[in-house]
Amino acid sequence: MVQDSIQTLQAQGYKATRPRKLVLEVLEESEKPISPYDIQGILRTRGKQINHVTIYRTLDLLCRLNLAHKMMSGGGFLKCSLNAAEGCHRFMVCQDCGAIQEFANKELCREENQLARDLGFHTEHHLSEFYGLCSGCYEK
Amino acid sequence: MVQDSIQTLQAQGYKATRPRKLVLEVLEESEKPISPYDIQGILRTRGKQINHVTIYRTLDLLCRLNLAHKMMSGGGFLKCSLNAAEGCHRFMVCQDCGAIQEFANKELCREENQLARDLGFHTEHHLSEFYGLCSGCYEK
DNA sequence: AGACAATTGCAACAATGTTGCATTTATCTT
DNA sequence: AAGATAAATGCAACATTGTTGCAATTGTCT
Repeated sequence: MVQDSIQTLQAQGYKATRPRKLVLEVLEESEKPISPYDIQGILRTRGKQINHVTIYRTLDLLCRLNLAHKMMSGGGFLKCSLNAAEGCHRFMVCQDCGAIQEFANKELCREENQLARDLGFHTEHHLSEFYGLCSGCYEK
Repeated sequence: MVQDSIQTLQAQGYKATRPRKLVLEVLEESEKPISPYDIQGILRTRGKQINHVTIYRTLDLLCRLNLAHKMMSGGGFLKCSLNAAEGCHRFMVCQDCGAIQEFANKELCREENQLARDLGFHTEHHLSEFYGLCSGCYEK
């Protein structure tokens, strides 16, 4: 998965640098959004020293390429688990345990874009966040 | 419109204070997302001095009540122009001029929630942001 | 008008994000 | 495999944004 992102980077002419690989690894492992400083902290515990400026720049890049997203809730960053399905990403955020799951649906995506089109808006990509309870937390 | 929000506040047991009214007024006037410090700045030019801590707390409250939202892009705050249609808010963000337009669609909203349900997720409310070009900017 | 709980302002602080520039590194060429 | 070169990193300093506890104030209810 990290490998996929690296390839995307290179395909667009960006270099596969050590800091970028490390940031991608950390994002990959986390199922919850994490902040730039969180990422730096995790890497430090592994003896990998990366400047926070670099992390910011890396995250900016990943977001521009739709490989990661900044969440509305909390503001942390999350690696997209699905490779940009028509530029449409949906995240379900459990308000109890904080777990996040991504899903895609092309049909829905087309409908949404069409609706926007009807209002004169030309959509390039879109993001959705659903807030509620995951199955586990709903049981209680 | 500000009046509606004030009523919602009071209906939930919150007080209709001077700072809250002022913040709502500023949000109401702006069609683009604005930051807490922007709001403070605008108020200051009108001779209204409001502490930034208060503005933060007010925005937190408005977001909790779904009267405003923090946008993913840029992180600014925006007053919802539509009164929470089934807890579903859609914003179209023009990547050229920055204009934002909100729209709602109950049918789509139901479909989305159903899809999430199929995955075991119980949605309480959700937010979408569409990025692209508004009709004006698309012409060019 | 007075009481009471909610809200604000203040001060100090903590976290997060940004810029310019010298140094380093990945990739391409030969 | 070594060198050239453009891109990317690290550093330092700074700027902005967000948070906490507590005393003073204010809106609402009686």
